[in-house]
Amino acid sequence: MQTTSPIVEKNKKEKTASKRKRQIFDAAIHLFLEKGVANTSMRELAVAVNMTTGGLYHYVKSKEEIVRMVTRNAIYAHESVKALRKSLGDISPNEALRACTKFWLTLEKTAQEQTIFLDRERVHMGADMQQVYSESVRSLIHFFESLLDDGVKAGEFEVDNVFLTAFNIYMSRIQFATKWWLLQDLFTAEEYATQQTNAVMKQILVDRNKIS
Amino acid sequence: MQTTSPIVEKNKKEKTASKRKRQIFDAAIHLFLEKGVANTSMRELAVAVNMTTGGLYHYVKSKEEIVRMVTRNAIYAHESVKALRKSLGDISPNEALRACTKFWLTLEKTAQEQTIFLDRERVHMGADMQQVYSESVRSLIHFFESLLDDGVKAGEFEVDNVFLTAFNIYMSRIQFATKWWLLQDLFTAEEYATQQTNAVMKQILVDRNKIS
DNA sequence: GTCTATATAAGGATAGAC
DNA sequence: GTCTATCCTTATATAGAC
Repeated sequence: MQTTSPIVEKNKKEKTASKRKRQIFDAAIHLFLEKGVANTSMRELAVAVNMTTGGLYHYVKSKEEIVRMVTRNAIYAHESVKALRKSLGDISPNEALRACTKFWLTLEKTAQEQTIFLDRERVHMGADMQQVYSESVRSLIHFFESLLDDGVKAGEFEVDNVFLTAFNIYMSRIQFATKWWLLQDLFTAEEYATQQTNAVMKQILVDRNKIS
Repeated sequence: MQTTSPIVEKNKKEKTASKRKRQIFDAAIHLFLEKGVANTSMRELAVAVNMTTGGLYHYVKSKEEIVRMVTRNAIYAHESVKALRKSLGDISPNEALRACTKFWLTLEKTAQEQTIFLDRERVHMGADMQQVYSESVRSLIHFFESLLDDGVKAGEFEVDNVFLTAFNIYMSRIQFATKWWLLQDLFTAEEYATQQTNAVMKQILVDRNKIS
């Protein structure tokens, strides 16, 4: 006769527990996006995951904790762009910038929703999270600046204002996420990314034949 | 002996009443911006104008009414750009686009705050106001499209994607307003407007010598 | 026209049964 | 681990005194 060991038991519970937490997390992002953080109640969130508030509080400490979770997670999108650059290794500044810009502009839908969340709900974050968020934004813009600098040094780019150009690349994505309601009838995410990327490259490339 | 006529009396009251309402309106914009609509209570708003909630409700019917007032007012900023174009009369497409872009990018601070409000608090508007807002945005973008078209026809501009360029002009301002916390140490509003305007013109002008 | 007091509703969070 | 019941706080909005 076989009995399940206590450790396996514990792991099992932890697995379903983290599954539940994940479920709550996903539902929270969805509701926060649709109605805003302040307009989403814990009761609603509980209903969305087929629980009652009492049950919900078994998994999360407070509403604020959820906001923190979502915020932290959203910031990973920023890091993934830098990770891509590293994985690409030794390529030309032209190709590097194009690849990273395109990647940043086509991050999948979940990440897109998180971008909106960050951008819009800054006012509902605690002071500490606002700080973390700001740093993350600055860091990503700085990353694009360095890509631009590389190209300038290599003689491939000609850029009037490096910061502003980097800022605009960063913002192209935010624009798409926050103005989705306006753009969805006109572009797919893919088309938007392609065209904005081209617009950027056209602005800075010394040799315009390299656009393709 | 002179007595004030009833009509003068009435006008006087209406004047102070509308002054009060204006005061409430200004305070509301300020608070909504800083803390978001949902996080701003009528009590707070009352305190901000040195009243109690009871007094406040003498002037406004509901919180929703205030949001509607602010929304409607914010939309005037869009109209003022079109009005400028008309007032300029018969000038070259190049000059017209430059003037309107610059104007749109430098609208004074109050209008700037209202832009943030609209962009961020869309989720707190009623369905009807969301509709009005969307229309107004589309209309302004369309206005920039027509300016671009004029230039293309006149052979002054060369534009790959007219809508996207118009959209980016529109968004340059929203960017500045919503990312003010990021940009304020780097640009004055004036500098930002100048540089973004130049970036746009550089992208589309056939004859680049016409930039400055 | 402004205040105090209060009705009424909703939200976050907890205690304790099962 | 989930539910019911409930506490406490805060919010919108109104009634009526002054």
